[in-house]
This record gives sequence, structure tokens and C-alpha cells, in this order.
Amino acid sequence: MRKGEKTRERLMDIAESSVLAKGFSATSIDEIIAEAEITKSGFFYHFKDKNELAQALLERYVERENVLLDDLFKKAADLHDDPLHIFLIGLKLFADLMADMPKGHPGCLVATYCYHERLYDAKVIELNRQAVLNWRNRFSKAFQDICDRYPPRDDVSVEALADMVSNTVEGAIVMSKALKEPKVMVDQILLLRSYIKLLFQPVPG
Amino acid sequence: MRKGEKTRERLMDIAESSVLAKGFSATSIDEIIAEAEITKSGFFYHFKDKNELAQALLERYVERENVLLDDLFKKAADLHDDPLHIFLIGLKLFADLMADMPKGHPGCLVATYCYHERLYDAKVIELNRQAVLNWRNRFSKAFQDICDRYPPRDDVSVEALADMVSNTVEGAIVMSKALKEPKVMVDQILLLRSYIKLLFQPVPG
DNA sequence: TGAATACTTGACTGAAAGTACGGTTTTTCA
DNA sequence: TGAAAAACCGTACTTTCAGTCAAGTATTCA
Repeated sequence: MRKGEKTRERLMDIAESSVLAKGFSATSIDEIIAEAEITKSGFFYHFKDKNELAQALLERYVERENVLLDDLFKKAADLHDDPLHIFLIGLKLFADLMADMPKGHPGCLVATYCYHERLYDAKVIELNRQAVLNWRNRFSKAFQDICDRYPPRDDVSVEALADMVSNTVEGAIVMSKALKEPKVMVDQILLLRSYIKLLFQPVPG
Repeated sequence: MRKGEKTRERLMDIAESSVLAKGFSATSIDEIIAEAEITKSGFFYHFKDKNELAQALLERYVERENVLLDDLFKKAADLHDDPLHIFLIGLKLFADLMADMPKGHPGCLVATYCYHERLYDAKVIELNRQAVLNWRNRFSKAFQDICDRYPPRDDVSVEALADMVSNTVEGAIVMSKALKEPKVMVDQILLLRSYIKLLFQPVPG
């Protein structure tokens, strides 16, 4: 990694945690450069303006999330070959991952961006939308595979089910932040898992 | 209502919609007073500073939400006297309410506040926490009543179930905002309803 | 070693945020 | 109806913030 990239990453790290804690507009450039020990001109060498920073932050965040999810469900797929069980294992692994974060999930940039719509330009808003559509796509495929093998016990659409996964996580971030109880995230993921089980798993016997 | 209260309400209306669209710190007092056609001094007559505005906004929001929920579940209770069915009807009524909002839910102040923790003073943060605890309490009672009559088909806690209601709504606000699809909210509430049904409803026959 | 790359220095602008306080009008209610 | 209380105005001031500009220096890598 070149030196410039390293600095850029550091600036983004500082910015990201500030954005998640205070919001984008309360995150001042002066504050970022003070913490990064760099000059203002140095900052603008890397990002032509604040919006470009916003975009870079979102792109990096979405990229990382995707890698994490790919990884997680690949691990799950190594442990089983039934689509339903793969998904249930994947959710369990995800819950474990969240349980290992003592301070809980740091927050989702997608959520902060959607609540600050009027702050960003059209491109960033669209990027944000695509990120969520991407999640929908990912989980839709998984649920389609499950539906193909197990008839659901209720009339539900795969898209809505797919959204339910993202929905649970986004909601749980808000809840656990507001309550200061990281545990909420784990509980909610396990409740989602409970639903998937009840919805698809054949009654024993 | 005195004239001052009317002005105060108007200021809060403008502020609230701006906070939900841009976040608190991007909501400038100059902008609020311009839209309200009042001077800056006029604004500070009503709120001693921005934090007091934040607190007033949250208090009013939580109050209104509680009235709405009281109303909704009272209506549901008028239509049935079984706790499970009351809850299922309540969720359906809530879904209908959301479906009637053409632009979707305007956004939840509790969610924006929890993502901007570092902006508010301790009192406001605690108020926010109490609001969520209040929801937990409300729904916990409902689920306890249901559990007393119907044994759940999975090992779940009433608190986690209660949180799932708020969780679903908070998550759905984020999802529908990011996707620009208000329909997501309705779908997610109905999925929650589906879960409650599968979890508690006895198998027919 | 030399040309990119990655910054620093420092001064500056224009806009907006928030504070302070005395003065003025408008309501309200007795 | 009139005086006190409530509601609001004018204005001046301090900070902060995003962003610009020109010119220079240090670092890195090919």
C-alpha cells in the first residue's frame, strides 16, 4: 500500500467513526485533520470536497460488508449443504460475530445516509439505494433456494423475507444504540432465525 | 391555545421535518426562522438554545407516538378479546396506517438521536433510552398475556419479542427510506405478524 | 536521480451558526 | 379599557466551517 493510500484510509477511519457518532454535518474537516495530524490542504489533496469523502466512506463500507457476508455464508455452506440449514447456520454465525463486539455494532452508514438524504448529492443517494438492493438480491437468492425445497407455511414473498434480514440488523443497531444494550442485536438475529425455522422447517414426526 | 404556543408548535414542526431529512446539526436556526417568518430573537424566546429544541422535539414525538399506539391497540381490543388476536389485529391496523402514507413514514426521531449521540446532552440521551424502554414495556405486557394463554412454539423471551416490534418499525423506516419504497414498511410489519401467528397460533385440526 | 506523489505553510473568503441584550409591539385578562 | 405580561424585533458581535489559492518542501519509487 502506498503512503498516500494509508493516509487516506486513516482520514476515512476517523471520519467514519465521527459520522456514526455525530452525523455527517457535525463531522467537521477541522476536527478530522486535527485527529489525523495533517493540514487542511493535505485533506483536500485526498478529497476534493466533503461530498467526495461521503462517497468514499459509503463505498468502502458497502464493500467491507459484502466481503464479510460472503465470508460468513461461505463458512456456513462449508458446514452443510441444505439451503435452509446453511442459512440458519449463517444467521447463527452472524449472531456470534455480533456477540463478540463488546460495544455492539458501531453503526451502519447506509442508515445514517438515508436519514440525511438532503445532505448528499444524487449519486451518493443512488449508491446507498443500490447497496440495499444488493442485500435484497443476495438474500433473495438464498430464500429462493430454500423455498424450492421447503414450502413456506405462510404466504410470504422472497423479497420481503430478504429485506427482513437487513431490516432486522438495521433496526437492531438503532435499538441497541438507543438502549445501550448490545445484546439486543443478538436477540433480534436469533428471533429472525426462529421465524425462518418455524416458517420452513417441516414439523418433526 | 395561546399565541406563543402556536408559534412554538410551528417552529417545532419545521424543525422536526428538517431534522428527519438532514439531521440535527444540519438543521440551521436561520433556516427554521426563515420558514416560520420570525426573527432569530423570536426563536430564542421559545428555546434557550438548540439543545432545548432537541429535547422539546423528542418529548413531543414520544408523546404523540404513545397516543397513537394507545389508540391503535384500544381499537384492536374493541374488535376481539383474545390477547393474541388483539395483537394480530393491532399489527394489521398499524400496517394499514402505514399503507395510507403515500410518502411512507416520515422517520423516527429516536433513531436519528441515537445515531447522533455525541450531539446531545445526557438528559436527552436518557430521554431517548426511556422512550425505547417504554415501548419494550408496552409490548412485553401484550406478549406476556399471549404467552399465558398460548405456549410459544420456540424458546423466546417476551422482552426480545417486544423489542422485535420496535425493531421492525425502526428497521423498516431505514429500509424504505434508503430504497425509496414505502411499501417495505407494510411488508415488514406483515412478516412480523406472520411470525407471531406461527409462533403462537395452535396448529389447526 | 528525477519525476511523481504526498504533503506543508499560511493567508484568505464568504457564509452560516450561535449568543447577547435592550427595545418594541401585541396579547391577555382583570 | 388599560396595564402587566407575553411575544417578538433589531442589531451587533464571536466562532466555526467549508473551501480556495499559490508556492514551496519532503518522500517515494522506478
